[in-house]
Amino acid sequence: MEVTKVENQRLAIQKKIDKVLCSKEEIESCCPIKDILARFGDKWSIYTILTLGKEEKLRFNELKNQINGVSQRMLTVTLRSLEEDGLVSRQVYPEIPPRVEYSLTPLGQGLLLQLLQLADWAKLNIDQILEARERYAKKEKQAQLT
Amino acid sequence: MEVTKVENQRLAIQKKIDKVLCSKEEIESCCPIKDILARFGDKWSIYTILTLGKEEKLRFNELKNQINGVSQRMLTVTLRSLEEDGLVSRQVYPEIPPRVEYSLTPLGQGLLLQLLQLADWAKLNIDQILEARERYAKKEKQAQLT
DNA sequence: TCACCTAGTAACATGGAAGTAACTAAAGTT
DNA sequence: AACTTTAGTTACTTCCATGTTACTAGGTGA
Repeated sequence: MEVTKVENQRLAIQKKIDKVLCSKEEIESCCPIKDILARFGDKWSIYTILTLGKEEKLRFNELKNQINGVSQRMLTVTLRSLEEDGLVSRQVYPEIPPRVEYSLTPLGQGLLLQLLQLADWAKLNIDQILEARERYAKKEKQAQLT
Repeated sequence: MEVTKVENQRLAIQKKIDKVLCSKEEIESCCPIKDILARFGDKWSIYTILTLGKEEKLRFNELKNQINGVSQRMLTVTLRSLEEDGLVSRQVYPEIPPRVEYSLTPLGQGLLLQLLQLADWAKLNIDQILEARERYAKKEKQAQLT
């Protein structure tokens, strides 16, 4: 009984993977998971989403000051691509000096929740990963000595 | 009552974000979420994990054939970095010709589950994102006409 | 008159990821 | 003697994300 339960779980996972893994033609173009993950492959998108998640509304320079180390250009580029995907909204007030407010859209907030779930897993398991890296480094050293 | 509920939820999220966002010194070195996400920033890691998730054990060339478009070099590089992080295990059988079997470690299987959750969200929301992109492209076009 | 403010853009430099192609070991097959 | 197989490695090139610097408009305050 227990065995079939585990086996069923395994089959369910395989089914899910099949749905996620796209056909050979789609692999470059539309695979949703790949597309979503590409959002975080870059250096600043996560920080931007997390920072906006904390504060509801932020102006350009407020964001820039809260995201440590980001340059003007990279923040602009990051915000544009997030806006393009409908994750961040951009409100321009045509005053002088100009004022622009950025905030997460509902879609962006949904993604934020997913990110936080992943972050929970990451925090729980980061130690195991760091240990694995150390073990690997040691093995490498030994292999080089031969 | 409803208002305070929503407000509490918001505070809980802010707390979580604070924990995820590292201090200024840590931002480059140890931020776990950044570290985990860096695993998928590259082109082939997800496909490798998903493919291994489907099949339990696979040899180098079996993997290469199932992951459409990957070169020998990139598969090697990807597998090494996944092995380094303890997500994939590598079993060498010293025969001739050599045989090497790759499989997910328990850690890697845990990550796979997280990935599949994210994939579910991605599938639910990919249409909204694609719509947003179209809207953005239209806006861009109009702006260029002026 | 001059510097300063915001929210950027333009031009250019750079490093690392990705890709390509050739090469390897060691034994078995023809 | 030459060819095949497996699981890579080495050397080289290409490309893109990232980063740096300078520049902009249009008004404000000294």
